[in-house]
Amino acid sequence: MTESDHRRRRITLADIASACGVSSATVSLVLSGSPAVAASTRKRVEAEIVRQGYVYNRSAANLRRKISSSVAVVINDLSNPFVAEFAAGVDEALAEAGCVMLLGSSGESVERQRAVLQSLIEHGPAGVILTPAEGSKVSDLQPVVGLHTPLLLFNREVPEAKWDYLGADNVAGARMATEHLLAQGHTRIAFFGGHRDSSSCRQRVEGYLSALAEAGISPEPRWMVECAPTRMQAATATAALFARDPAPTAAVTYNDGVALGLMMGLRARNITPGRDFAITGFDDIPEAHAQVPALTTLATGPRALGRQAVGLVLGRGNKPDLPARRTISPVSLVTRDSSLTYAHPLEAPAGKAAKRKSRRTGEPA
Amino acid sequence: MTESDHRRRRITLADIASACGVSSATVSLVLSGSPAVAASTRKRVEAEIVRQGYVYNRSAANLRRKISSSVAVVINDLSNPFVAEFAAGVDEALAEAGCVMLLGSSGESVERQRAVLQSLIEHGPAGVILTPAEGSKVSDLQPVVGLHTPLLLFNREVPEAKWDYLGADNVAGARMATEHLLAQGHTRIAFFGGHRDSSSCRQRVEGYLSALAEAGISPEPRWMVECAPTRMQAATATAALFARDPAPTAAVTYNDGVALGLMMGLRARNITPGRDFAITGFDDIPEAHAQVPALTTLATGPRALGRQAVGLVLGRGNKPDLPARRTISPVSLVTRDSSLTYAHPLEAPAGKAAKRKSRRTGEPA
DNA sequence: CTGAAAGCGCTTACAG
DNA sequence: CTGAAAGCGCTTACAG
Repeated sequence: MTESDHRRRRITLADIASACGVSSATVSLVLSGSPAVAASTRKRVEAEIVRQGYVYNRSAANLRRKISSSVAVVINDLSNPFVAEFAAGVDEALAEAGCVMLLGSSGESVERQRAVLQSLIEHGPAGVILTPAEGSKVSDLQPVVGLHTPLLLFNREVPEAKWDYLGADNVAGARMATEHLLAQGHTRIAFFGGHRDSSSCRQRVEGYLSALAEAGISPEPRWMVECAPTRMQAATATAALFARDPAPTAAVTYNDGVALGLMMGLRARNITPGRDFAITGFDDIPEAHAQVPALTTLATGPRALGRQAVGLVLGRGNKPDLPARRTISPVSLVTRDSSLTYAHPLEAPAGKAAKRKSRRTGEPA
Repeated sequence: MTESDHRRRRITLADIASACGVSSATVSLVLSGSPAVAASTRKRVEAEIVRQGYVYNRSAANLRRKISSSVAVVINDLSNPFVAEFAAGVDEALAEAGCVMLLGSSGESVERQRAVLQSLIEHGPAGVILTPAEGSKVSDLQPVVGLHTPLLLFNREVPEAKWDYLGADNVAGARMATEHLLAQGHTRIAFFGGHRDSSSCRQRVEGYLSALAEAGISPEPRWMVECAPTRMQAATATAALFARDPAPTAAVTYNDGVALGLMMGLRARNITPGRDFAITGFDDIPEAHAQVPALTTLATGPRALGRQAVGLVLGRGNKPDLPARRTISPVSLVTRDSSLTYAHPLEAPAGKAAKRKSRRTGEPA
């Protein structure tokens, strides 16, 4: 809330009009490029606009025309590279559509999400793209979003919600990653990172479990290690994988951030990722293929998802009565070094330690 | 540009008023919490507001009151973690101030920056926070920003600009980093990464050169390696450091992203960072202290900078006639493992190779 | 080709 | 305590 008419008052259409000796209607027609304006009038008006440094007040125009030229985007945490890329894609597509982005973040708090949504909605966006905070329910969103603004859920589902949804194919992705590790000979495969509260995590776990089941492997509870989806938390949580022997020899991780954190955690324990332990990520963030070892992961194309989200939410404005749509975007496995180690599933713990030492020094044990 | 009055028309103050049998003025007073409304009236109106799912039209209110409740933020690239953290800080402070963030990105293109700024300005922000695209000139910004919207330049200066500026103390930071490496015994210290086009890079180079000069060292041209400030580009550019012997034994890098890229590039050449080569970064992004080796760097506190930026740009609204202010935020050196190797500046190339091999295997040469 | 007038959804002195 | 009226900066049939 800040006064904006400091310095001399802002220039308006009327100022231009009176300076040119025409009506503001004519100036408006010039601005909208109407052919019904005499060329000479147009010239004069355009010159005056430049001379006075007039800036168009789009809010006023939108009010009058009952249109919107903005889209609200509510995410959890901009510092997640996947989210940042997604936002960049949204930004690109909105710029092309002549729309502006209203950005807010919930920081994974349902209460803050409510406040942010309310504030953004009051600015009259044409639609809202929302990655709901963990634990969001329909009743947290419905009252504040109302019935008049199209809402697109991105990446996380809300139970029983009837809004459009766009997300990556988490189930298939995690299944592909798990099958890939199985094909390398691993049998003790962990699922590492993420929170069960998030639907994307649950879906990835589902894919992981289905691949194990198909291979006739029943996962042990301690192969499932939850942690917040950040590098730091993942590095810290690494210990849990090795609490008891036999430890897993590979892990499907919740996402690349977690995978990189796990790599750090492994190195801190003198376990070389990609050689002593196989890892797959999820998202294919830019660093994934620059890491040593390069990270096997699932490419979801967050930038393209961002663009797609804009299309969905703006398209919804035209057909309000369509039923809610679930759009599942395919993902693809990108195989790199971090998962290409071979497993030694039958080694006894002692033998394994000896073998590991010998691999590390390059001398026979 | 999208129609937003799909489904039945949006509820307005007038709808609530007529449903309650009062005037819209009264409803407005209820919304603003005026004490001049009878408690019973207030109750009725509030109930009706909830019942109809009314949502306040803040744009209309802002138009009438001639105020703004938004701030425009134009950055280059959201996928830079420093930028993402900064944006998160801006977001926090704006939320507290009851303002909304209009976000756009220039992708380092002056032309796109112009279009984005114009679009955002038309929405009437109370101020603009801008990290100018490389090569921006006053004439690229002045016409589109006009004279009525306070502009704050963040992190990069524009020659001869008279706008407020906020940035980290790049000169002092790079000088501290260089002095630290000198204190470890290094004499062949590179400056790695960044583009001379950006003022922040020039300032960091200035600090680096001044520390070298004070130590009586004249830097060789090939110690200066430019590259785009991304991990990938940095990894690729690593080769340039080792093109000729004697190679540098340490590098002050433009920022943490570049430093991490350099680490990858070094590992790819079998040079262990923090042991065979000393590195300092800039920014202290979250991974810096989680990396192996942990990265010595300069903490700039991007989140706090984001908050500070909001204060400066909103504060400017009140005192339009103050001269432009340069705010330089102090930085602090965080010493970690990546820079704690000792230099061997007098080693001949051959001897150095032998020594390096012996250090790596742990056996005498 | 141009202007007068009404109206978008609000707020705010002012009168009662 | 409440309402009528004017006005924020635009747009758009409509008349001329």
